[in-house]
Amino acid sequence: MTITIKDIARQAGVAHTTVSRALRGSPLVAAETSERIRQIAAESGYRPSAAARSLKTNRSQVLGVVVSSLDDPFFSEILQGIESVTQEHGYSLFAAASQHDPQREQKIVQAMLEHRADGVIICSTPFSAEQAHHLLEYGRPIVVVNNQAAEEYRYSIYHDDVDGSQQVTRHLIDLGHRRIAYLGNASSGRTTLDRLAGFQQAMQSAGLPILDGYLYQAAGGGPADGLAAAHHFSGLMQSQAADLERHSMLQSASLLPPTAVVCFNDMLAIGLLQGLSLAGWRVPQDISIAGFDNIVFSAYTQPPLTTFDQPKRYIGAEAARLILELLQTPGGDMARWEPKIRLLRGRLLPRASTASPDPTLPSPSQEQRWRGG
Amino acid sequence: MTITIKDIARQAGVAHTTVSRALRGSPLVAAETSERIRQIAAESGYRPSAAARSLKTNRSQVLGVVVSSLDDPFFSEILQGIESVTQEHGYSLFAAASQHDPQREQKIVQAMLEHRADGVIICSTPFSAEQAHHLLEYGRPIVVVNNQAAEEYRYSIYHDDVDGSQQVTRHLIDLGHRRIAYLGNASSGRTTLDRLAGFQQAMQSAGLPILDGYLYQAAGGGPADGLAAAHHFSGLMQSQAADLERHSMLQSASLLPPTAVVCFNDMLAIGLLQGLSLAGWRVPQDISIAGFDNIVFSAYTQPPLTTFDQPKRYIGAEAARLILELLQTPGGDMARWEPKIRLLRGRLLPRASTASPDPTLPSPSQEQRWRGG
DNA sequence: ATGTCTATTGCACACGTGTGCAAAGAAAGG
DNA sequence: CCTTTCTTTGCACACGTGTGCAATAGACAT
Repeated sequence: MTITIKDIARQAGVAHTTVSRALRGSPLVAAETSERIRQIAAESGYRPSAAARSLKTNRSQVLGVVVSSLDDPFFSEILQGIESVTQEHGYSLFAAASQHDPQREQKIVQAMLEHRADGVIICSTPFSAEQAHHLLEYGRPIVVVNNQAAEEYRYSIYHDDVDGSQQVTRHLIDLGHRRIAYLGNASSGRTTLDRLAGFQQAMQSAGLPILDGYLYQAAGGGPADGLAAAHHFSGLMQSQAADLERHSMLQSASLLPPTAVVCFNDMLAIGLLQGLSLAGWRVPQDISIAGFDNIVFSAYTQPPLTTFDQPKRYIGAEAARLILELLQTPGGDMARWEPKIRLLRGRLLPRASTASPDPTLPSPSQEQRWRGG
Repeated sequence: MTITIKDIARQAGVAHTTVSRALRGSPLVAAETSERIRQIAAESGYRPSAAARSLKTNRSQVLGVVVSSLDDPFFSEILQGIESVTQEHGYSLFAAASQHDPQREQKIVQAMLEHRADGVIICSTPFSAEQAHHLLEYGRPIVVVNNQAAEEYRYSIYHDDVDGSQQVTRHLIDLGHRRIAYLGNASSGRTTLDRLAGFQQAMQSAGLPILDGYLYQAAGGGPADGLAAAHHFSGLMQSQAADLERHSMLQSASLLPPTAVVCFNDMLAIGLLQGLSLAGWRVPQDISIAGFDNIVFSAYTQPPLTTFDQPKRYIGAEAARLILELLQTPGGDMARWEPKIRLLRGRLLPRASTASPDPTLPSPSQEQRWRGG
């Protein structure tokens, strides 16, 4: 049925071992013989069995990628970056989505171990340490991308989210905003913390307080979550606007609506933008909104979204290159390889969703009267 | 190093073949023995070698998926649908992006053949018949999703794009539109043709002409292509508006701007929406825009996009189920299996980007004076 | 001619798993 | 007690490939 090197050997009148050598390009076989064998192999449509080779060489030429969801526009772009590099180097890609489900995670790791993937790239933000341990125990190198616990892994590529989040926040501050809120995503592990930290640090170093209710954590990181969060901010703005009106007669302003919102990512920002627009708020006139990641669609909202351009494809490509490099190093004890952590930085991408706050709104000089968060 | 059934056999005091049987759940082994073996296997963290098993059984438990791009929001959702089903059934997924590049396609097919993927799902719209032939020749069943030449393949899942496109067009006609343009995507094979055909049929059966310049094919199917196409339609509208003004004094209107545009997909529509908005046109007051696919972000544009909801995840899941079903059937001659083509239908999703045309625009009674396309 | 070296090839075995067949033991039936 | 049948286990071999080692033959020097 399927033809093997033995078939070719028979046809060429040599031993199958000579065929094996010829096709692998070994110098141990005469040029003439080699040529003849290659000829026959090509004509017969011979396809070497990866299984047999893998069994013998302990190399599967397969890399695993774990991602939380395959249809996440952020991860899928990273995935594409990984794929383009691995394909170029003759490795195949094993893609699996954990869906934030420990049981699926477990099955994925099991499958990758059984297939003896040469290495695994983990993009899934929350990934159980236990499963990772299983992989390492089996000698499979792991490269982690933007993970919650980059320090726990020896090899990782990650984006400096703290810096990025700071830049975004500072951008708003530079525009003149003083009352800036933050819309987070509770379920993204390390990234959750880093971006929030960046926001808080930028606010603090500018001497700005984070007011009550200005920190809101959505349950997920999709546009629907952003839309839902709009209710929170919208309510906040309305009640505070009402408060403001009431109190303005008393020359006091203990509650004020935010003039800008920094979002955990673009998808949340897009949902929020939609929600606030529906509620009648104008962006950026009434409120500025900034996202993070620069997913493709962030450029096509109305108004286009100010965001932080994370080099997603490049991050994926770097992760792939790193793991390929690890596979080059002459085996030995994996634990003795030196750790390698690569920190990448993106750039701020100011677009039309952020602008200076309306000067007719309460002036910054009143700041000290607001309640701190 | 890595532990095998022989190690377990030694520890259990049996032959490795008994271990093999026990772990595979063969009834040929005593319950007690079986239990003991499973115990040891679990404790020792034994992972069966997929390579060895594949070699022996001719089953790799691997399915291949070819897609044109992994970060396409449409395909990645289908991919997620596929993955969720295959994972549930213990199959692993080999994902690869062809990028419309024949050479990559060739490498992908090569890799999948070498890994002896049990079956392949092709979502990449343009896929070389030659490569497909290689797969079939090797006995690998192929299931095709929304492909250009569904009839050429024995197994396919596809969406009734003709019907969908008709529905979208009719929706606009029902709203009162008479001058409707079409923004296509030249590079999507079968889908390109079907959606255009649906548009044309709906127009024809309503007795409406397709005017000169109203059919525009973009080079690709991304938002950037839609944005670029906006120049075309915007120019069309301006020049025609100018023409209209000139001619209105003569009570004639040989050239009129479209009041609606049907787009090949949501991404083009989103780009077009952006472009026309930038050019100062209001949607849907000045012009209605409809997309196709119902990608996540189509709900978050301003205004939200009227589109056709294609059940992407379901399509992917069905494709996976179909190929798994094929793998169940007792081998034999693949050519004798009966073909199976599954046609799915989505539903129209009217949103705010389409509305009745402005009644102050030229009335439908003037239709017969327009130049036909 | 003999010995040495090199180039080329084949043999034997291994990788980890699964299966047909025989063997051994136990149970059942006479 | 013997024969038959069933249950349980082991042996031998196969899947397709790669590699250490020996074998052969030719080239070259002595």
